[in-house]
Amino acid sequence: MKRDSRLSGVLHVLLHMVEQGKPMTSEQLAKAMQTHPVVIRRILGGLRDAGFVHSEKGHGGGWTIARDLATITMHDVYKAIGRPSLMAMGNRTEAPGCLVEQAVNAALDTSFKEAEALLLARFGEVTLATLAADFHARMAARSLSPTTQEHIHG
Amino acid sequence: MKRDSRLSGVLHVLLHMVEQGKPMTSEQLAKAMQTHPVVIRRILGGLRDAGFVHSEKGHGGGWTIARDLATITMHDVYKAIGRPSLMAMGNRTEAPGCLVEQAVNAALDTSFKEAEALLLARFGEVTLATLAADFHARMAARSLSPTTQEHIHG
DNA sequence: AAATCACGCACTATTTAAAGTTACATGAAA
DNA sequence: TTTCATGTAACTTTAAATAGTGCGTGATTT
Repeated sequence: MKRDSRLSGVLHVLLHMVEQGKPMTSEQLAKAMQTHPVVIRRILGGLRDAGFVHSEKGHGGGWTIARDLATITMHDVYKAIGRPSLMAMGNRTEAPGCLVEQAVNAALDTSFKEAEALLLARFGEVTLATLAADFHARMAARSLSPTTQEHIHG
Repeated sequence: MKRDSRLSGVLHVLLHMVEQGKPMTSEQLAKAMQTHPVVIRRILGGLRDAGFVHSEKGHGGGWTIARDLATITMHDVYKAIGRPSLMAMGNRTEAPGCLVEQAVNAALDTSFKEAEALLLARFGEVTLATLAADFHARMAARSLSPTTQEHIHG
C-alpha cells in the first residue's frame, strides 16, 4: 500500500488553520497542502467528531479550531483519525496453528507492542501548542515576522 | 501498501529449517509456509549473502543454517533482508519548504526514531536459539515430542 | 553423457490500503 | 433563490509488498 501520511497531513492542516485565525475552507487548506478538498474533509471529519475542530457550511463557512491548542496532543489527533496502524511490519499469519509461527509471532509482538507504547507516549507529550511554538521559532530563525504569510506554500 | 511480513516469514522459515536438521528445498519450505518457492528463494537470498544460511544446487541440495543459532539475532536477520522500514507512517513530504511542515516532521521524526531504536534494540536481544527454545517449550506444553513432525503445517 | 533436481534471476501479475477524483445531496448566508 | 461550503458515497489511481512464470546454471545420479 501507499505510505500512510494522514497524521502528518492532519497536523499540518491544523497548524495552518491556527495560523490563519479565521475559518478556512477545504479548498484553501487543500491548496496549501497540494491535495484535494475531499481528502481534507475526510481527514478533518474525525477531528470534528472528536470535538477538536468545528465546521460551518455556507458563505463564510469553513474549518476552525474548537479548543485551546495546549489541550490537544498528537496522541489525541492520532486517536481521532482512527488509530491507524503504526508498525509497517506484521505477522505473516494471525491465529497460526503452527507452533513455530506462534513462537515467532510472540517474540515480534512483544517488541512491536513496546515500540508502539513508547511512540504513543511520545505523541502524548507533544501538543499543538508545542508544534505552533516550534513553527514560530523557525519563523524567527528565518528572520520573518510571524504575521506574514510567507509560510503558506507556493 | 501491503503489510510487510518478510521478517516474520524469514524467521518462520529459518526455524523450520532448524527443526528439519537436513537440507530443505525451496519447495518444501514453500509448502510449510503456504507460499511460492520463488518467494522463499528471494527472502533467503539476503541471508545467504550475509552468511547465515547456505544453499546447494542439484540432488540432495537445498537450504541449511550456516551458523550457531545463538549467534544470530532477529536484528541480524532484519539487516540481512535489507532493513525494510519499520514505521507504517511517514511524512507527507520530505524536504518540505513549508515551515509548518518542518515543525510537524521534526516532532514526528523524533518520536519515530526513538521507537525504531527501541524496536531494534529488542530485536538484538532475541536470537534464533531463543526462538527455537520457545518453540520447544510450546511443543512440550502440547505434550508432543519435539521429534515428531506435527509442527509442520497442513 | 544424459536426465533430473534445485537454485538464480529477470520479468510480470496480483493484492492491499492510502490518496485522489467525481458526483451529488444538504444546509447556511447573501 | 442563487451561491457557497460541507457531507458522503462511489469510483479510480497509485505505491509497495507478495505471488507467479519462464528460463538459465550448476550439481548429482544413473
